[in-house]
Amino acid sequence: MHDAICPKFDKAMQLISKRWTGLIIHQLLDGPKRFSQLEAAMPISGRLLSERLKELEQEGIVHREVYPETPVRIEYSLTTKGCALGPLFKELEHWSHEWVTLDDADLQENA
Amino acid sequence: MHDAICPKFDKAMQLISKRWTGLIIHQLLDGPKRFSQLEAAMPISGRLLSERLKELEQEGIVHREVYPETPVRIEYSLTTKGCALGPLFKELEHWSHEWVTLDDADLQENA
DNA sequence: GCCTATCAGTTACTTTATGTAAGTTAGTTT
DNA sequence: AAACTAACTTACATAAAGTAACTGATAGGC
Repeated sequence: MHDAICPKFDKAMQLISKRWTGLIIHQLLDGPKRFSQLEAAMPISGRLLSERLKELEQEGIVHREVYPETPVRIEYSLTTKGCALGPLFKELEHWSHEWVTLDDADLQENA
Repeated sequence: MHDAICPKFDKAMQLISKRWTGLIIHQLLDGPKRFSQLEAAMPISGRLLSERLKELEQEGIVHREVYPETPVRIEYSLTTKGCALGPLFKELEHWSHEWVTLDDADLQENA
């Protein structure tokens, strides 16, 4: 009844419409980042960042590399599949600059 | 500390990364639709469909038109701002066809 | 008048996801 | 051995989403 939708598109939508995944990928499009850098770059908690990174790793979008230095360094980067999302985020950036208007409530959040 | 992100982009991200909004807009890119058509087109409940449509109307993305026929007909369509999201969804479609692979779990959902 | 049907929702209630804060592990420095 | 660091975990509270039954306006049939 309600599944004339392409399952691949549907899965892609579920992926990016999950809270934080979009912002995490957007951050990583800028280059590899460590856990603490991602945590500092947006108001996400360690718990969810950890959860999302695992999910994205499972989906083959994010790569996790362990450098056994001291203290240990772990870098997260985008795979080819992840990088392929670049144009999508460029589009979102473009749309947001052209159409999004900020109201009082939005400005409060960044106070 | 964690808000070097453009607030407009941030708001756009919040919008499309809210559950169902993406699919609703994608449906409406196809042309105006009634409440019951949207409800039938995806596995969303009336409660959330109603909530999301109100939010999207407030954001100026969706337009609600009442036709006082009998029984009443109400059509939801995209505004110019909403239509401007077309290319973004084209990108997502493109990426999903190129990169998304379906595993057992995904196939179960459509059973 | 009364019962039934349609469309577009709404209400009440349950389950799942997210937010918050404190704790853990492994190695290092003091 | 106490304290510090990075990268997580765990436990618990709150918010969002899911489910199903119900409402209101209007019309048609009996």
